[in-house]
Amino acid sequence: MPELPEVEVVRLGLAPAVTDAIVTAVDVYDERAITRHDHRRGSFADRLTGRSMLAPQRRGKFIWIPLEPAGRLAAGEGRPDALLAHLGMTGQLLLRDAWARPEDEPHVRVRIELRHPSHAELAVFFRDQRTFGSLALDELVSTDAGDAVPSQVLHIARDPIDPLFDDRAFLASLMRKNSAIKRVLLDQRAISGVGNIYADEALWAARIHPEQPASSLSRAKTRLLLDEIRLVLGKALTEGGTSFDAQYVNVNGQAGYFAHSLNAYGREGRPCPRCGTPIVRVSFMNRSSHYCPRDQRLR
DNA sequence: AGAATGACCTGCGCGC
DNA sequence: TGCGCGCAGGTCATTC
Repeated sequence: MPELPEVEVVRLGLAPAVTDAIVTAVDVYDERAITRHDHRRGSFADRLTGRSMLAPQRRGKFIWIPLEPAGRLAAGEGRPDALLAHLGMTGQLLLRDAWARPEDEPHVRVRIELRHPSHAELAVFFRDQRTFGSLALDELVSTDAGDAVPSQVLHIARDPIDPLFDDRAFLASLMRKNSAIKRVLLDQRAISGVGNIYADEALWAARIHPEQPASSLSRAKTRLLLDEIRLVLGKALTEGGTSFDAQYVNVNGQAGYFAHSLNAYGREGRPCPRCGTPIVRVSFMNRSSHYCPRDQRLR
């Protein structure tokens, strides 16, 4: 579920709690919660326990906490790595008191206990109803630009609020793709962080039909679309993300407010806020697209 | 290379 | 009340 704004809210909430913390215990209650972990390099819990955390990072919908190099004295053990998380559709990272019991709430798949130099002991609970999300320990790999990302994130494009996102290259790539524009927006190799909600919202704002071939858009239209993507992501972030139910919450369990600001997504049959025409919902890529049939014409 | 499909899961609301 | 169906913020592997 969570898209860039929701994941960023989680990252910001984790930062003060986990940065400089030491992992004192790791409990995995459901192995499906660590399907991204490569067991050939050692068990998730064993490798994480005792490690020291640095400031959490994010690219698109992936979030990771780099770890202080472990066993610097042990030859071959010093490769930089990170605790990687993808929330999938229903994953949550929640801060809990150290004494809180995982069995007292549903779907707690992993518990990570932390000791911190400047605040009380606490635990991070990874909750996930549908188990599409996953944690892993993953090796950090340097990019061409000099930053480091987990190996599983290498194929993910930079997101549009990354200072190193290349606007010109992205706009040029749109010109070369004959795929439907929404398909391109959802392809995390082209631009990351945009999911079904914000794709529909940005396309509504830019008055582009979701199935319009990317290459058929004018330069001005693609420019407008990128601007609208940034606007909607930024606004959602300041409002704490989009929550329809209890599935998306921040690290303290609180919902975001952006659902009240949606113009197209989830508004089938309700009037377009711009022109009053009922919003339609169509099936596309095994999910739903919402758009205004009057403002967003296929050309 | 791009497109289509299915797999991975649980839970909710709806109509019957 | 209970059952089956469709639907849900995502990613990845496999096929054509």
